[in-house]
Amino acid sequence: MTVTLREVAEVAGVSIATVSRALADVGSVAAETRQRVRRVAKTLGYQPNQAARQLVTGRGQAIGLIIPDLQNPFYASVAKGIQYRARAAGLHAIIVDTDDNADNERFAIAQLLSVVDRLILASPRIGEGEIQQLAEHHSVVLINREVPAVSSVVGDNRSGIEQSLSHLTALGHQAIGYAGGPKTSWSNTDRRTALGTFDFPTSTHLIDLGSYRISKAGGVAAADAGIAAGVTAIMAFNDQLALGILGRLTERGIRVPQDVSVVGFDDIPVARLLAPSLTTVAVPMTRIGETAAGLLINGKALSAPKSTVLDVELQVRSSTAPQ
Amino acid sequence: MTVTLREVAEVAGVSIATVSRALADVGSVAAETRQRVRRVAKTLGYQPNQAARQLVTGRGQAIGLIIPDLQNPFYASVAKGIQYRARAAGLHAIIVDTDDNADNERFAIAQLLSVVDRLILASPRIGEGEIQQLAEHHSVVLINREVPAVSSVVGDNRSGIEQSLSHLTALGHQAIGYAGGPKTSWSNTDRRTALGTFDFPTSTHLIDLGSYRISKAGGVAAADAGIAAGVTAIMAFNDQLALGILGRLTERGIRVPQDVSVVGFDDIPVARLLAPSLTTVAVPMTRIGETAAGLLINGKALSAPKSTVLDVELQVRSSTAPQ
DNA sequence: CTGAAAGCGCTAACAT
DNA sequence: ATGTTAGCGCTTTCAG
Repeated sequence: MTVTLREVAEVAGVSIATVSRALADVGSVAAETRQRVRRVAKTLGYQPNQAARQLVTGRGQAIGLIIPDLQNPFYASVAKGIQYRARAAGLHAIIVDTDDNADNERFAIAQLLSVVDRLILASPRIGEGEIQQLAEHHSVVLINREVPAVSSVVGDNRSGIEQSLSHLTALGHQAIGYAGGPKTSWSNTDRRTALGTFDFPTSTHLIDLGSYRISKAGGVAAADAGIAAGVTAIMAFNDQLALGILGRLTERGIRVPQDVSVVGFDDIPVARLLAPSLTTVAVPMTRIGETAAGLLINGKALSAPKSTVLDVELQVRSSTAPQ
Repeated sequence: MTVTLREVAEVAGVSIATVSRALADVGSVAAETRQRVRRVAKTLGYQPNQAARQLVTGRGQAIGLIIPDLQNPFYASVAKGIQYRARAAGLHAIIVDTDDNADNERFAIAQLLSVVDRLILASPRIGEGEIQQLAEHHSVVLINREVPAVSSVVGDNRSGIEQSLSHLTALGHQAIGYAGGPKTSWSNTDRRTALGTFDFPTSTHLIDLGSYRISKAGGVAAADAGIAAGVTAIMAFNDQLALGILGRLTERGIRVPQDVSVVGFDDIPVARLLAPSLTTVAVPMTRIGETAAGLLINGKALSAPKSTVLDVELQVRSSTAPQ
C-alpha cells in the first residue's frame, strides 16, 4: 500500500539514490531523468516516509509546542500564529496541553524531545534553571516569560499597564482596583511590577484586589472584592477574568461602565463581540506565535538568544469617566 | 549529546537487544538485569529515538488532528479532549489548522500521512468520496460530520434543535428566527434538517434569517435581520454567532431577554461567564474529542466503522417568555 | 550524471 | 535469559 523510494526507482528504471536526488533537487541529475522520476513518483502517489528521513538526517519536520491551556483564547491564537509560520516552512506543530501543571510540562518536554529538537514553551511553569539547561542542548523559544540567555517573545506588559492606568486616571478615576492572575504566572508578576512603579496622580490610589484563578468563580470573587473596596474602575489580569468580573457586576445590578469601568488585557476575539465591548490592551497574539516560530526556524534561537518584546495597544471601548 | 541504546548497553554491560527488552518490558529479562538497565538508562538520560522506532514498527507515536480553526472554542475544546485520551495512551497530537479551507485541508492530510497513520478530521470540508477513499487505507475518525462507512463522532443536533424549539414554544414565542451558519458546514445542514421536521404549534412560525459567517459582522447582520423580521426569539447556529447577535441587539437598545431571547449552540466556556448568561445547547465537546481519539486508539476505526452520536442538553439561562 | 553501499537507532525474529 | 542479526526507508559519501 505504501509506496517507497525503491518502487519509484524500479518503475523509473533508475537507482534509489537518483530518485532521492531528483525529488530533493540536490546534487546533479539530468533534467530529463528528474522529470521522469517526478512523474513516476506522482503517478504512484509516493509519500516520503518522514521517520526514515528524520532518522538519517537527524532533523525533524516538526516543532513542539507546549502550552498551558488550549481553551484559553490567548494560547489558541498564539498556536495559530505558530502554525502559520511553521506551515510556510513546511513544518508541523506538535501541540501538548499541560493543563497548567509543572509536572505535566516536564513530562511533555521529555516526551517531545524524542520527536522534535525544536521547542516553543508558552508560559512555562518549570524552573528557570530547568529552562536554561534545556536551552543549552536544544532550540528553545519562550513565550510570555523571560529567562536570561534564552530566546523569548513577550508582549510589552509595562506599556500595557501604563496605557491602561493613564487612560483611567485621565478619565478621572481615583480608586482603581487591580484583579491579579495566578501567582505562578510570569506575566502576572511582570504586570504587577509595572503597576508598582507607575507614577500616580496624588489624588489617585490603586487598590490591590488580590490574585484570582481564571474561572467563573475567580471573576465573581474579584468583582465582589472590587465592589467591597468601592473602586470605580477594575483592571483585570486578562480578558477572561475581566469577562467574569463584568458578568458578576451585571448580576449584582452594577452598571458597566456607568458605575464601574472594566479594563482587560489581551484582546481575545470575543472581547469585541460583546456589548458593551471590553476596553482592553490588544496583545498581538498571533504575531507572538509567528515571531517565536520564526526564531526557531531560522535557527537563531540557539546561536544568539534574543528577547523580543512586541508592542501592545490599549483599545478603548466601553470604559468611561466615573459618574 | 544524544544517548542511544548502544551506549546504554555498553555501560550496562549487555546487548542492545536486552536493553530494548528491558525498557519495553517485553520478552523475558532477568529482573535484576532489567533493574540495572533501567537505572543506567535513567542515569544517562536516555530518550528513545521515536523516528527509529516508528521506522521499524511502522506504528507512530502520534495521531494527526485536522481542524478548521483553533481559535474557535468548540474545536479548542475538542482538541483538548483528544489530547487527554491520547496522552493516556502515550501519544502526541499533531494539530493542523486549515483555516476552514478545503485545499489547505487536502494538503495537510497528505502531509500528515507521511508522519502519522491515524487521523481525526474535524468538520472536514473535502468531498465525501475523498474521505471514504482516505478511510480505506488509514484509520480515520470524523468529528461533526457523518460519512457512510467511516467512523464519526457528532453531537445530537436533532435533539439539540428540538430541545431549543420546545423550550421557546413552551415559553410562548410565536415568531422564532433561525440564524444559520456557513452553508458548507455539515452541522449547519444537519441542524437545518431537524429544524424543518419539527412539529410546531399552529400559532408559531419559524423564520429563516439566512446564513451567516461566524464573525462580528455576521452577528450584526443576523441580529438586524431578526429585528427586521420582528421575531421575539433568535436561535443561532452556534454560541459565537449568538454572542455577536447579543452584542448587536444590546447595541441597538434591544433588551435581552426581555425584548428578544437568544439561544446558542455548543455551550462554549465563555457562554457561562457573561451576564445575562447565554441559553444554549451544551455539546460535550471535550468528550467528543476523547471519544474520537478512543476509536482511533483502540483500532476499531478501521475494522468496524462506527458512528457515535453524543447526547446534548439545553442549558436554560437567560431566555424568558416574550413580554 | 548515476549507482553501490554504508549506516541513522531501533525492534523482532532467530540463535544460543 | 541473553546475544546476534536482519532490516525499516531514506540520505549521503564514494566510486565509476
